[in-house]
Amino acid sequence: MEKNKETVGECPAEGLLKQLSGKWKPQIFRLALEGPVRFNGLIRKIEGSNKQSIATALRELEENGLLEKSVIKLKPLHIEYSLSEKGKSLVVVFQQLECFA
Amino acid sequence: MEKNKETVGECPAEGLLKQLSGKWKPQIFRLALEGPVRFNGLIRKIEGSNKQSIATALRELEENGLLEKSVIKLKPLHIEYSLSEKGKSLVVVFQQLECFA
DNA sequence: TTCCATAGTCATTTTTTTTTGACTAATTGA
DNA sequence: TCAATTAGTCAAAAAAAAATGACTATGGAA
Repeated sequence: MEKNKETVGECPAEGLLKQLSGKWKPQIFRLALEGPVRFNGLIRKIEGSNKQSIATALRELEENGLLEKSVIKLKPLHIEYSLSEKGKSLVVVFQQLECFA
Repeated sequence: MEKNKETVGECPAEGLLKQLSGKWKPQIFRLALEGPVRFNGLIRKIEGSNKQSIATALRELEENGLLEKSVIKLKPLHIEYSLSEKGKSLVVVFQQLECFA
């Protein structure tokens, strides 16, 4: 009789889980649910955080298409990160995660 | 005018995200959805994995109450890890994660 | 013009996570 | 009895993630 040598391929949830995991990403994502977020604002709001980590998290969230970066050319001239369409579609999932926590 | 010095407390989703993150946990959890899993079986099925990592992941999943460990005292005498009630309640969340992936 | 805020980068260090390899110990099958 | 399977542990090494401190560069406000 043949041995069953099946190995498991990918786990679809894994990628998404990875995109939201890391020490600061969940908090950043959650703040982004309430509206556009900014670099220095995040550093102030998220206690214990630091520039480098927030910068890395923002870059990765943007690379993964969860956040969109935009330069606001008005008044005080700054940069905003807001939920992309993909990001918005994750809101329900994120809220469910909160419910079951 | 007072400065707004609010910092953000906890993110409820964060803990749950942490419980499911790590290199091997999503795959283990996914296999556990299909039925009880076993230590050596996981090592065989999950390519690239190793004893220590699987042992650690199983221990943490158990500590977090997602899996339940039980000694099966029959036939070949072995240990099984199966979804706990908490684990089962997460199935919907996990499936949603897969849908949006 | 000087100072503060914004939004970062870069190199290095520290901490955490993951991997490797050696070892244990009971059970089971031939 | 010998060998394989099951289910791990332990210490150490390697790799990845996160933190620190110095630095850059622009825009406003006083």
